[in-house]
Amino acid sequence: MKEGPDIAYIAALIGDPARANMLTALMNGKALTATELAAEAGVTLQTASSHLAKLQDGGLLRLRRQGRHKYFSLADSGVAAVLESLMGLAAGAGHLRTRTGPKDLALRTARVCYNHLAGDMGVQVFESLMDRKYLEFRGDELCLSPAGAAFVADFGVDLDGLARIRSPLCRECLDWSARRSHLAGKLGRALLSRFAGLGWARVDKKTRIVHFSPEGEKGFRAMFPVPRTAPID
Amino acid sequence: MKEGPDIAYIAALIGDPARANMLTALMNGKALTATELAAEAGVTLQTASSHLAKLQDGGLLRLRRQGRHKYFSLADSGVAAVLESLMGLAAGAGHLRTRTGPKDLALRTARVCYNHLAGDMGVQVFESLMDRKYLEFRGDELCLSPAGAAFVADFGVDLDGLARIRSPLCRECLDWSARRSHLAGKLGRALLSRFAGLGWARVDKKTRIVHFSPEGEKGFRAMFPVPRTAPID
DNA sequence: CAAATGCTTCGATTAAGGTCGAACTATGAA
DNA sequence: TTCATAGTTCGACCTTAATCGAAGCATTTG
Repeated sequence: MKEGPDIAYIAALIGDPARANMLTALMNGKALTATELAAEAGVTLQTASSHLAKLQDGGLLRLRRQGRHKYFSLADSGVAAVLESLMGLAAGAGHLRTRTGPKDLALRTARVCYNHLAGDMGVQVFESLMDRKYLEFRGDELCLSPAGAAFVADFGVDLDGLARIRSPLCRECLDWSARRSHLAGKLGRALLSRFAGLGWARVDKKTRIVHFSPEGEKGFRAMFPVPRTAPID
Repeated sequence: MKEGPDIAYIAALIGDPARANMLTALMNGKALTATELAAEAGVTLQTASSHLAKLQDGGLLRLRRQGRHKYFSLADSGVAAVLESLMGLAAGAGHLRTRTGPKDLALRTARVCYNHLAGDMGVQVFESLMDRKYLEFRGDELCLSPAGAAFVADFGVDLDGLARIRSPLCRECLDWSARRSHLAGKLGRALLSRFAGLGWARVDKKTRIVHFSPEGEKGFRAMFPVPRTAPID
């Protein structure tokens, strides 16, 4: 019999409530210190220290030292993808930790997932781009078409700059609130930062909610219209 | 303070080595019995039973009862997606375990399941009858249509005799080699016995293999042609 | 009917690991 | 230097749950 596969090891790491809280807190893409993460998880500092060491050993966290601080962040977007899909499963099975509230609605509408836009508006970006054939699948890979490249360049995204970073340009990420995909990868990140740069939206780092201004919402609707016919799920 | 889905609960379910083994064994889409899953996980049957109950409570597994067997399969593609992304994270060694079902090709082709025909040829009977609307679902129940009754009567099955026995005439039975359904119930039993009566096939009681004669195979293909388009699973 | 098979429940044991108090190290500031 | 802050290590407690033997159901077979 094979030894316990690594999948159990990783899942067990996420499976502790305190660690799961820490990881969820890091889903906004920002790095947090050990003390901050201890507060997020609701445990003492020494307990948090032990958890963080385990998460780092498991390769789920990346560490940056700055003076006497230790800043932790998710190791990569793959970790974020796992967390996001886990949220989808848990939400679908009805395992919500708290009742739904107004904050929940805002989270469902627009939130930060790692470093890109998620929620209904994130899904809308993805589907709008897919509908116009700006994004397309080539085999398993999600690609930006020439027309799509022109579109995002015109929108103000520096594609040449992105090309220098060696990680996937476009990636699909499963949304836990809507059960559709939204756009992740370098392009997803660039689009969110462009929304911020245009003054369309600002990110509440605490709650992960993305607040759109009235003008921002208007511009967003113009640039990313919903497809006429809703795609079959 | 905490909002969002309870990912720790789901992750902890996957985080136990025995359960992770079971889930990975189900990744090929086939349904397995509790006993088979116990062997996959390397635990005793009673331990497996406890694990399976937990996985089912967590909404990760779907159950189909089949006589005294319980066939478990992944609840939906979302579960598979989580498992796959977890495997991606556990980057190291690509543990791709391909556990096959029946060891013998003959068993996979045609065998006795209780008292009716199973294996590829059993599936073929079922799908051929469904395709011609000889069998149809009314709600959850599988029924023989009037045209179907005429067909099987013409084939030499004594339907009046079957009507006297008080058990379902048609039943769906999950095939353990193909993941499709084949025909069980009184009609399934009657068809197999008709095959034997016609000299088309004989049953090896020891191995459960059903051996078709060349003429039998020819007649079988004529009576139960494969549907032109394979049904989507 | 009795025997066999597939699975569940009960109970006791045992191992793992999450938790925090207290003491310790390391960095930075006055 | 001394003090303060950030984080780690140690040790002890304690909850959780994984495990299997044995007995109990449920279904099918003969």
